[in-house]
Amino acid sequence: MPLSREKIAATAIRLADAHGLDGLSLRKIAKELGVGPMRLYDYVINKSELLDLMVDVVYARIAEVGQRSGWRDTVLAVAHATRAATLDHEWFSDVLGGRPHLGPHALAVGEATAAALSAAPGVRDLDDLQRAVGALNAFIIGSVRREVTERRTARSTGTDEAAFQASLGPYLTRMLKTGRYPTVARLVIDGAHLNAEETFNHNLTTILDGITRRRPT
Amino acid sequence: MPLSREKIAATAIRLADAHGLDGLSLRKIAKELGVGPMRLYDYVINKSELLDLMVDVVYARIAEVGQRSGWRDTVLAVAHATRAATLDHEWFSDVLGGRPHLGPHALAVGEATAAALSAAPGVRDLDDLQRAVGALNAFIIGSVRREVTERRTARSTGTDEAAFQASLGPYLTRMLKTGRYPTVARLVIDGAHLNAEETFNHNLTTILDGITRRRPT
DNA sequence: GTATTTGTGGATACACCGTACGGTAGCGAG
DNA sequence: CTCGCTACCGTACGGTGTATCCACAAATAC
Repeated sequence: MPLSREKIAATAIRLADAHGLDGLSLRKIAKELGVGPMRLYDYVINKSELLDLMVDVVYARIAEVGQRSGWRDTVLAVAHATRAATLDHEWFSDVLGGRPHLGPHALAVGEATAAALSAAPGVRDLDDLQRAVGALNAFIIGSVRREVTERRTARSTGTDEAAFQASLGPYLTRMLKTGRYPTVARLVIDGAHLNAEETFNHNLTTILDGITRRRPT
Repeated sequence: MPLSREKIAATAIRLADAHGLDGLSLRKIAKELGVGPMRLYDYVINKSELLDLMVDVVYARIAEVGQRSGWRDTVLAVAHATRAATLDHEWFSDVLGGRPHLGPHALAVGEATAAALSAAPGVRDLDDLQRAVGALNAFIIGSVRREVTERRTARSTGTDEAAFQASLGPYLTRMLKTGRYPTVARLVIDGAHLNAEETFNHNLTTILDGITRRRPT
């Protein structure tokens, strides 16, 4: 079977899922495809263009959720789809917000959320819409990024608290024992039990409530 | 004058400010300091540890704002300091949320915001506090990241709209002309005039209002 | 004063990266 | 048959982070 942009992007995504974005190289992709490294440059200008390709494949999955009945359901669906896709492809979080997303599917989800938000109460003109889109996207990007980071450190240190105390503990517990960070200490020590998805949902509705509430100009 | 972690971090920050994180290499730092590349490994274990060092230097600047009178003033001050520091050191946005911030100064600003938020109305228990901190940080991370990205593309394409139309235009305008993204098109075409700081401020107060509003459990 | 140890800075080397470049083999047109 | 063209391919270059070895100087032991 011949090479194609889609095939290259697909195996690149597979490799990135397995070994992260740092462990991804054109040489490994080419080897996985059974061709020389330079073959890829017949289909892709740059490594960064390949990245854009991979990103838009993920956005295609997000765009699949399509339109829902109400504006709020649509926004919620897109947000949750974004979170789910990012948790499936953790490298996506490394790129979220770090480059302009201009692929066709990225534009499609941008259009879907913008159109939905423009129908939200409290969004009266284009300026309101721009702010609302900005706030929502900022929250999604930051949330998902944080969750992936937490998951990574949890994986690298080991899930159980004993291994955690053994790896990050020596430094972190020493820091927290200084008493200079009492609130952070309380948060770290007995604040880890919260469900991630529930937290995401909770904060998401908080944001949406804030957006829809009419404010004085 | 002898080498030191501080000196290495300082010149690394200077180079990263000038040429970005991708253009930063241990060899260049060493050359800038007039030593061999391997000398740096006497002061730093990894390149990633050096990055952590640089990050905490920036957090030190953020932590300088110190405590304000009310919880809201404190949160606003920290948020604006974070934004200002990131705009001064754009590479900081590439790292924001992408790794755990455990340096002493990072913990200090974490403590400051957490302590302030714990005094906010509507934050009743530790779970509320954790969610509030998460929402606020997510917003700040996402906002600042987006702003830096926009600034970068604006710089690479040229500020004026003619150059923009010439570089990204051929693709983007063709995409927008398809009519599949009407809302995005409206946002792009005449939505660029909004002031970034004002938008940040506006959305920040929106988030804080959402947090402080008491909700049913 | 000489010998030995110790530590500090430097150079070299390795594996890997993205990608520029030159060559070669197949193939349709004249 | 020959010629030009296109599609593939291997090699090579300049760069990266980092491990290892080595020379030399300072300090210590006798």
